[in-house]
Amino acid sequence: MPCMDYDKSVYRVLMQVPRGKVTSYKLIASALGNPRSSRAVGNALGRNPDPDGPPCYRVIKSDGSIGGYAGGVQEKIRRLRADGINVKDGFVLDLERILFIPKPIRRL
DNA sequence: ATTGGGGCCTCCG
DNA sequence: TCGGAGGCCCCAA
Repeated sequence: MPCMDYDKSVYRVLMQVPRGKVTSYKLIASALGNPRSSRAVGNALGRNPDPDGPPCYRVIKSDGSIGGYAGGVQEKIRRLRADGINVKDGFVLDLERILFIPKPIRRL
């Protein structure tokens, strides 16, 4: 069995993000101690076993575009809008206003 | 908006 | 144990 400690750390950080806000892959990576591991964060989210668990849809790219989603980008956008977030042409609007910066967390 | 180069974590041979 | 490939990325041109 693979070691999923990294994944779990990612999910733990993700749980900090409240409804109506979003964060980025890079910010999560930073909260885990390495700003350069944003891509690995994406991988971890993609492995999320439960779509209704950790709110992966609240994680977007640092330029404000939507990014990927295991359930399909449309579904990601649908969930974001359900949280009251405005999405236009593949970008989240008012990013400065709704961007959440997660608190640094020690990984296991 | 595109593109190329780079770095991080995992899986697989 | 080592090496290569690839992914929900990032950033500078």
